[in-house]
Amino acid sequence: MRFEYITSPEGLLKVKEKLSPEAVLFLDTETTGDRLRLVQLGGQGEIFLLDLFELGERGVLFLKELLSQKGVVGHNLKFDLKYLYRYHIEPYAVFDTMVASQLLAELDRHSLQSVAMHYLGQVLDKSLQLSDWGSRVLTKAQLEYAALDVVVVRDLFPILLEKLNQCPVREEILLKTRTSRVFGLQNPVAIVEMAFVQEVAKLELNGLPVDTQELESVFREYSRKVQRMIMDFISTHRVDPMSPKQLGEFLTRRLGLDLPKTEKGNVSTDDKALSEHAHHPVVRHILEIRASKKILDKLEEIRENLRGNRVYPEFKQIGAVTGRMASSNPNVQNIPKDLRRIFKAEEGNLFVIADFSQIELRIAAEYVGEIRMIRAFQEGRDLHRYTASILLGKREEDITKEERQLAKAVNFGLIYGISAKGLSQYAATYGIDLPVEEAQAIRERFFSYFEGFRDWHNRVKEELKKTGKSSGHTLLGRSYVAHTFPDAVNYPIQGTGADLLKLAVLMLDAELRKEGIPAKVVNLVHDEIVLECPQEVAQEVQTLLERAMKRAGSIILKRVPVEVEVTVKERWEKE
DNA sequence: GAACACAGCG
DNA sequence: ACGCTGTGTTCT
Repeated sequence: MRFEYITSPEGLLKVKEKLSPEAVLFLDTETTGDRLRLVQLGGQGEIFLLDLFELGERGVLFLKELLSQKGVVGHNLKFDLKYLYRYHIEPYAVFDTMVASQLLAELDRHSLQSVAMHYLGQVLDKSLQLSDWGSRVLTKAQLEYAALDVVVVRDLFPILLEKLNQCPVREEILLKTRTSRVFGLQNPVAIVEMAFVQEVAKLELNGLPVDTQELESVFREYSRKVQRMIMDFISTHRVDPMSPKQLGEFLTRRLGLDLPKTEKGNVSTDDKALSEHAHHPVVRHILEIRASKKILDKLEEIRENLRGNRVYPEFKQIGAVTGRMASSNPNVQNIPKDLRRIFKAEEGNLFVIADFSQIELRIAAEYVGEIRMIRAFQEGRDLHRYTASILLGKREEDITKEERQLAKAVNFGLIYGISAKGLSQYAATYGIDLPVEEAQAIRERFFSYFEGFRDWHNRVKEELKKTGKSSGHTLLGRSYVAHTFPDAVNYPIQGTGADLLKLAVLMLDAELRKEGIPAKVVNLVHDEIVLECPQEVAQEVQTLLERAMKRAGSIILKRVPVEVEVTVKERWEKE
């Protein structure tokens, strides 16, 4: 392995000469935790280690210029990009070997160590990863370690690229982008996910603004409230209301309530079990404590993660097997609806908030080719009302609110392969009494009308019975393997939803750049996009966002139209 | 430290 | 039912 340690402007000249002809560079960085120390770069030849402590501003300007026209390959590039973006260094395109490995799904872990072992049979020593990268003089061992990671990534790249390109793709979806051209990548899902790495890096840097005054006042209110309620409960009943075990014992033995059992044989005290006894004053007390406690927990989670008046959540790009993202520290994808108002755009800014309407149902209709449902969407029908009229044999205009609600449960439930028993229970949570026999009748009626779903479910069941698994692809070509029926009917739908959201964000970013509009993506919640921008451009951003989401929709769904709801607000809330 | 129960979101 | 994360309790 040949490498050269670069600390002077003369050294940069050499780097320029050697790397200029390369279209693709392999990159890694070493940081002190808050500052960028080393940027390791290589093409097909030797590796250059650029010491930014020594090179200073000249090093930054050099990298900015060089990388702005290169495809950059690295492992877990989100990490490196977050540092580079701080210096306004932005590669032309990126290819992440970690994301590649995740998409190929041959492994459970995707550290560079695991990936190198699996695809190269190479043992990688990471013991110097957390060594002191801040000291004035770096050791020979540190420099060798730094250069080696780049070599490993370079060796991995052609193997992973080849494997991704061998995955089957939907012919009609051909994405021609920077990513596909620079790296010769043809797999649409990989093209989207690689470009999306840059979006996740920016999302994490942007953070989400909080109305800290409001947060504090709501926090104080709930702290006092919860503390008082729990103290009250313990002193009157001598039982900790936060302990499901004590609570189950107490409610059955002392109050004589009849509660169902959990899987492990404990007394169930969850919301569903307790709501059967909501008339009981003690049960009501418990439910009130729980409701307030959960809000308090969420407020604490936000408070602990505040930096200034923003939180900076982490996002896992592929957080679920379906391709959905996941968020943590704080998790901003499960903020209770009525608490979202504590997120407030900075002074002079506004949020532009958009979500895809009934997206999973639209995807399911397209995915299985269910012609009647596709037609209903094309005609712009209210799908839940439409289904209700089919199931109950009534005219659409005669459908009551409750009946529409039931149909919503059926439509939603079918995606999960609901059983009659499940439907009956599900209806109960909507306050609808639906005996299992009636649920069975409704289920049969649904499947005899929407034959596409019946056939699809039958095919999946058959495949599971024969092979023990069901594998396939989302509409963008993301592959999945399921081993149970509910997973098998869920993964392609949820996964296509993930495809769609990611593609929409990429298309939006392209538009915003072209127009030079300063809008930031500050949150992504499965079917929802939240932007923050100066109030002067909010109207324009609203238009661009809606257009981008619909265009993404029309690329992935060819027959079912995609509809989007967009609002402009000071706070994160619905109208 | 792992497993479970619970509850929030989509 | 499907997919997540966070908190707290209880078990090993």
